[in-house]
Amino acid sequence: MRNTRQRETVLKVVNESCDHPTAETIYERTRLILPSISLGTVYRNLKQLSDMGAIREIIIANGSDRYDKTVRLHAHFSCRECGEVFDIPCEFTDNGIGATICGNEIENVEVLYRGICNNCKLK
Amino acid sequence: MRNTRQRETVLKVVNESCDHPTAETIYERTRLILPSISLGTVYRNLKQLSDMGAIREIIIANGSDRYDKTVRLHAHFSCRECGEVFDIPCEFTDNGIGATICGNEIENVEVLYRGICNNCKLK
DNA sequence: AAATTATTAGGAATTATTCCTAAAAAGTAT
DNA sequence: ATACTTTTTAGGAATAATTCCTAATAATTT
Repeated sequence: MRNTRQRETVLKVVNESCDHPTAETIYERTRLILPSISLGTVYRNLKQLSDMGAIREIIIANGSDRYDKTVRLHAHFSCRECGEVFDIPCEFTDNGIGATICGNEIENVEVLYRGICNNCKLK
Repeated sequence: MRNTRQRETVLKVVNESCDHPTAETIYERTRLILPSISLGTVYRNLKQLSDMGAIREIIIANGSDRYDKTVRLHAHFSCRECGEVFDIPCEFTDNGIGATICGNEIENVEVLYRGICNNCKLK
């Protein structure tokens, strides 16, 4: 894994994002710093950074994957109205990694709540 | 929602599946009974049946969505080696529907374990 | 049975993502 | 630093899963 400007910038962008941006959004934000970066490079680096545990990939469906600077396991809430994704504190995921469930070896736990977020409910 | 042969057959196929088939697999199984059904119809009916709560859609990513006859909330385990999806009993999801978390109204909870399944570990 | 409305088959379109290739950049050895 | 090797990149093509479109058909209501 080499230390390219592109990879550093993608990581920086994710680390400085306070939301859960999609690859496309990360691409836009990265282009502000590195205008010639390509979308393919963003995808490739997001995958590499996820694989090495530097960032976290969140799979939501009904749209694109999201990325999260917070690697520590925690739950997410996805609003079916606005599509926004929020962090949710969750003790459930804190243990279990490395353990076995029904004979299967756990490497990761994803907890996703779906529903209507507070903002959309008030509207 | 009308009572078509296609919708009934898709539902029957899901209900008689003991695995977690993809839309494509459900399409193949349904064609054994209704050879002229189209893939689009299978997708449309799977979505309608999920929306009305007759079946459950499981979002895994790295591939296609899966469908599950078991509507009651439970966790799933997805093997990164063989791609297989297994049911996992889980008390975590049993309550919470209708409740509010950080102001957001929960309609659904998905718990997905990822890792290596027992079969693949032994190989 | 006729009229109305929903659903279908089939294929085109869309979306998100991955793959491909020659050129450029990064790291290593001289 | 310079030459060499390997990795990464930009840009665009390809792929995969799913949704959308339309005229024809089937289901339901009158």
